[in-house]
Amino acid sequence: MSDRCNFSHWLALEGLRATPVRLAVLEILGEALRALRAQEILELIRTRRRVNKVTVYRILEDFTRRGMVRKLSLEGRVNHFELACEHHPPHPHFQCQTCREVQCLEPVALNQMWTELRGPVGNRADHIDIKVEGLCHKCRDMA
Amino acid sequence: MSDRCNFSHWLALEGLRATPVRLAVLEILGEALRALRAQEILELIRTRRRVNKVTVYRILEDFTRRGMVRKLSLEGRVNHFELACEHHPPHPHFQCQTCREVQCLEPVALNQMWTELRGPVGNRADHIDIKVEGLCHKCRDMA
DNA sequence: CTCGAAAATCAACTGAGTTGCAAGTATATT
DNA sequence: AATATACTTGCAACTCAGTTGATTTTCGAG
Ligand SMILES: [Mn+2]
Ligand SMILES: [Mn+2]
Ligand SMILES: [Zn+2]
Ligand SMILES: [Zn+2]
Repeated sequence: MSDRCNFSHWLALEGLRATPVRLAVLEILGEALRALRAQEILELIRTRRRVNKVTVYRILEDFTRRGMVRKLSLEGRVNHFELACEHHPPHPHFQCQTCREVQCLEPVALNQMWTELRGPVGNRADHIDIKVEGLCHKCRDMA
Repeated sequence: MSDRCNFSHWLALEGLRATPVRLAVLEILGEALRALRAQEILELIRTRRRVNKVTVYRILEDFTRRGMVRKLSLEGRVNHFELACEHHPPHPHFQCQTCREVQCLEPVALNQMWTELRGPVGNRADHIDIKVEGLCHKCRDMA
């Protein structure tokens, strides 16, 4: 996906050491074609090395706070994560009601909606999450 | 909010008995000016009567399945609920990053975006959730 | 090499939501 | 009314993604 990102350099810019676990998290998210759950990331890292889940959770939380990663609250209890590098601008997501799989959709222009979405005067709107729910083509074929 | 809803009648239409707990859930959601967490609903019911949390969770889950209530996954782990009666069409929500409070926004027209949001051909899009994150006017005044 | 800070680990915890089953209550049948 | 049946509620124990705090390991500066 984002072959153009130099993760070590990115970490340095953030003042973070390029540790193996941090790099693994970024590489896995960079290769993913969809947003991943923390547990999926953990399991993928474990195919290469021994890691504690707390380490991965803390790294994901830290990356999210720094804006390097986006945390998606698509359904209760399980968060999904995706890279928030310059090559992955924010975009809507599709989630299938049957298999719960998540797809990334193309970015959409919100120009005219943006003003309506601010809500009561005085609110500062920082970003907009769009989630589409339905039945994915795979589950549709099965039915 | 939805004084025009006859909850007993609505339950009858769904083939459900108008039990005190079901009515309490609907009345509380009907009076609410924002989406409520399950725990808030539980506490509000408990100001009137003794209830077990499982009962409330089961009722909320059932109402959600029937489309009488919308479950919002605004942030991990805690769901918010709101009435999905004819007087409350779907609409976007605003959540403050500081106080985590949720506001209901006015419905927006998605006509032109709807087609873009279907994703890969074959997907069936059923509904769209829009969440705006930012800083609410109250938290803004404090800073 | 030495030492302090950053990073990773471990075990124990949290808490929203769930499960299975027993007990209670309304409704239909006789 | 009495009984059978289905629906509803309660209770206790559980799940599991995520968190916390304390301890150990690793790394880089001096
Ligand atoms: Mn995405
Ligand atoms: Mn709302
Ligand atoms: Zn699917
Ligand atoms: Zn606020």
